[in-house]
Amino acid sequence: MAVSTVSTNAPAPASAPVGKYDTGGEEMCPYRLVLEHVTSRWGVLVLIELLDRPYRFSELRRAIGRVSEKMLTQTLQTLERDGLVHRDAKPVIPPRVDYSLTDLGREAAEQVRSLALWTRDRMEEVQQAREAYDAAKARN
Amino acid sequence: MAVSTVSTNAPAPASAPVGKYDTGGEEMCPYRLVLEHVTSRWGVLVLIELLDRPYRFSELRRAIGRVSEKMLTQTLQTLERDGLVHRDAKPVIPPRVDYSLTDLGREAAEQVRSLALWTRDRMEEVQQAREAYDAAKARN
DNA sequence: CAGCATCCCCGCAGATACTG
DNA sequence: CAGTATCTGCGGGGATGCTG
Repeated sequence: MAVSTVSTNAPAPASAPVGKYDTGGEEMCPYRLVLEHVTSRWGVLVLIELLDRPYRFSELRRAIGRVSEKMLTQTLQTLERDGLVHRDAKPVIPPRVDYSLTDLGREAAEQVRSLALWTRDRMEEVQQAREAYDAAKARN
Repeated sequence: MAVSTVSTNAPAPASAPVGKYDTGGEEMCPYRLVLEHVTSRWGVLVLIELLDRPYRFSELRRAIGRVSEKMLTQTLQTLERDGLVHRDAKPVIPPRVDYSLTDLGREAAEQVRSLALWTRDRMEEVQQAREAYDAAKARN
């Protein structure tokens, strides 16, 4: 499938300090970056949650559980920048910001969700495989 | 979709020092762990490559590129333990070990690949979204 | 409430060296 | 060749504090 890591020898990381959430600063094929955003620890969960409905920031935080505010912010920003998540900040006090999926994001989210569901459904088999593996190991 | 992180308050991490590649030592719903294995940086690439055909260790290393030997080993072990990858060590000298997908692994790999392909196909839109985002940012 | 800035720690992951 | 074992760094990510 050709997922080479090297790809173009980009002349410069001259662009904006994309800095945050860049999982692997070296050069690699650009789509791999997006893939990593989508499959990232919190990215996965955010996408899945947003598939149900729009969420406010802290709603999302509670829904996912165990995300630091910082990571959630970072994740949302990355996904927003990639055009997967839409951020709607109402100019009211106290601030209210709603996050939702774009059309693009919905496509990604659906795939991610189906992978998550698959995983959940196959847990039993995985569990058995693990026991077999561990047993075989222990036998040494 | 209920992807709560807390899940069961497992009485003990008493089990084997699963240690390696455990992404998040605290308690969380077990299937999330498998999902993280599958969507992990190298897990994704390994699964995709193996979808084509079985690979030997260093073949795989070259095919993926930029994986340290150590991470590849860890990834393969994790996936093997989860029953997604089959390890076939021929008792010859020099050693020869072939890695391939199990049926379970193939199911996972296909989903991962389709996600990867989707990402690749949507790069253009993502790129545009990014430019729009960055432009809007800069305007402040 | 949303989110930025800072500080800081732990563990992922790379590099290196050694073994069967 | 296919791993293990050990050391180390550096950055992911949590905690805390402050602003609009």
